[in-house]
Amino acid sequence: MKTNPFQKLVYAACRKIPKGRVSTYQAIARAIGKPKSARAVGNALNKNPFALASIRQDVSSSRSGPKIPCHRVVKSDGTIGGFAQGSKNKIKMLEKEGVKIKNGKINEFKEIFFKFS
DNA sequence: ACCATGACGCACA
DNA sequence: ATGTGCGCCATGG
Repeated sequence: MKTNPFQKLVYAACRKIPKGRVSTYQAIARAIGKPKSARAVGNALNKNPFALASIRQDVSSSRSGPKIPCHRVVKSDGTIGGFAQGSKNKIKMLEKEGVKIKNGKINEFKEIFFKFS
């Protein structure tokens, strides 16, 4: 699938989220200059779950390992949100990175929240 | 161009 | 705190 400009922006933003931290769909929406498109952002991520092969085409020139940590993107209220591979798996991956989750909510959400300034 | 969908967000009750 | 409704926006048919 050809990555359209919108997706490129979304993925670019995603890549900046450090391990062990999280961000939100809305934050990304703002970061790419479309504050109201939070929903569309999720849509974009869903389309290319890990987008390994597809994205590779676009970033192959700059990155050797084009990982898009889309599992670090959660809802604004600190809940997990959806995930193409199952939100269950999403939680697992996050915990694996050190993110604590309690009853579907991120612990210390404000603290580990990554802002795109 | 119109309609339906969906990894969202916010206001309200 | 919990559930419902409605608005938003990028896709795809």
